[in-house]
Amino acid sequence: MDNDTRSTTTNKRGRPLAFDRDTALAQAKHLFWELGYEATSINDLTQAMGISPSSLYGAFGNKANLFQEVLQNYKDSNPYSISDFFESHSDYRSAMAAYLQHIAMQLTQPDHPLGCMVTSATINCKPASNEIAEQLMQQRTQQRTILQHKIEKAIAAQQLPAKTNAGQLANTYSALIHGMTILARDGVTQDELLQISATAMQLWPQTG
Amino acid sequence: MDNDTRSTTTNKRGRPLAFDRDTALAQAKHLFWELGYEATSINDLTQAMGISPSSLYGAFGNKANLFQEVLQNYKDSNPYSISDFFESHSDYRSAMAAYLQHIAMQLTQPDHPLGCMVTSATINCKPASNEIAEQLMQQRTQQRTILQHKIEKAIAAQQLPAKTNAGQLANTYSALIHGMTILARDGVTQDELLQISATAMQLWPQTG
DNA sequence: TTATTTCTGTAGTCATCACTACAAAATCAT
DNA sequence: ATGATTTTGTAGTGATGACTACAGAAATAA
Repeated sequence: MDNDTRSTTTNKRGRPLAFDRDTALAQAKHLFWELGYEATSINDLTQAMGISPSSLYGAFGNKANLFQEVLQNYKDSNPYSISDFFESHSDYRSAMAAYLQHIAMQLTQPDHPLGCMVTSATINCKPASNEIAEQLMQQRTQQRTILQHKIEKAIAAQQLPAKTNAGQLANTYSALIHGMTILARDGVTQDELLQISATAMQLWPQTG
Repeated sequence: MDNDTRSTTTNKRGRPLAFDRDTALAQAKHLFWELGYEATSINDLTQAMGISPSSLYGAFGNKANLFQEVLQNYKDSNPYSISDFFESHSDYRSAMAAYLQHIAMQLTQPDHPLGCMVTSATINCKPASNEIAEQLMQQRTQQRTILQHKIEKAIAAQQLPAKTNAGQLANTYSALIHGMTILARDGVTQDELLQISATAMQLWPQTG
């Protein structure tokens, strides 16, 4: 077997890193989240991370690669996914309500930038960054598909009318969720977003 | 009275413009709409408009000013506003439905970029462009307020229950509309957006 | 100690950014 | 014609973009 993988914590050869990698990554995430991928410059990043360009490139490769790590960290650090809610609630309706509530909370947490980074980080970018923009687009599409699957399961469990159009309903909730990111960034408060989440449950079809 | 205003069409002194100003503006609008404010470079613009930098600056001042003209043109060239729908429909419910339908159509018209420029042009930008970003934010806030006023009028006309929370409902529809811009840019089709518009009418409270 | 490995700081690379100086060209007024 | 006015093309400006070369510093391994 190849022994090429770098040990994550106990590599002792050579000069040690003069900064905490996770802390630096968190600071990079904060910037990318707030300004987006292209509007965040290497200079901004080195300032915020408190390291020099050579350290940044030594530790993270390049800007695109740093963003990949930030994105992974972003997804990992979000404690709840759609599936978590649909697994921890007995009925699908309350799972959806809890999920929407959770999103309203998350989009307006005071300890990080407003809105969802996956939704907002690559809205405006040049063709040169198309790869990253498409990656985030696929993330959004995937989330939409997952939501659709949950709705399909709710139909199968007879918790939604058989005639319910799962794709249509998933698209509508997805639009609402993406729009909440815009509103959060525009300064709409957490309470108001929670109201939107509550209102959105009017979209959930009645059974019988 | 000062005679300082430039005559729009019949100014004959000096060398005439070698390009059609409106056509050039339309091409600039296309680019800003597609890429956003900062991701669109002067070089991109001169290429698309078919003019040299000196011509661009001579005719439009600077990038920020060109965007102002593009924004004004964008607003003017949209044939229907919220108010148009609420004035041309006898009942508020069908006005709202028609408005949402119109938006789904507009966001996916094949003759211009996808989505709404006001929503998407300044999502990612550096602090240096804060003025323009805030201007677009105010546009969005204003649209939200207008929608709220229409809903309040619907309540006053007893076409919505008296207990209806106008702000909450306007926020919910606004989120949905902004989210539709994201979905449109992600490749969701016009038919699917129209389905979302139809589904969204489930949010309109029943009277009585 | 000496060699090896890895990181850091400085100072640079070249490309692109918004923008401009300037002279020639094209029109009108006289 | 001549001059006044405005636009045009060319060729720049300085600032900033992502990124790197390289020498020295800091650790381990022998």
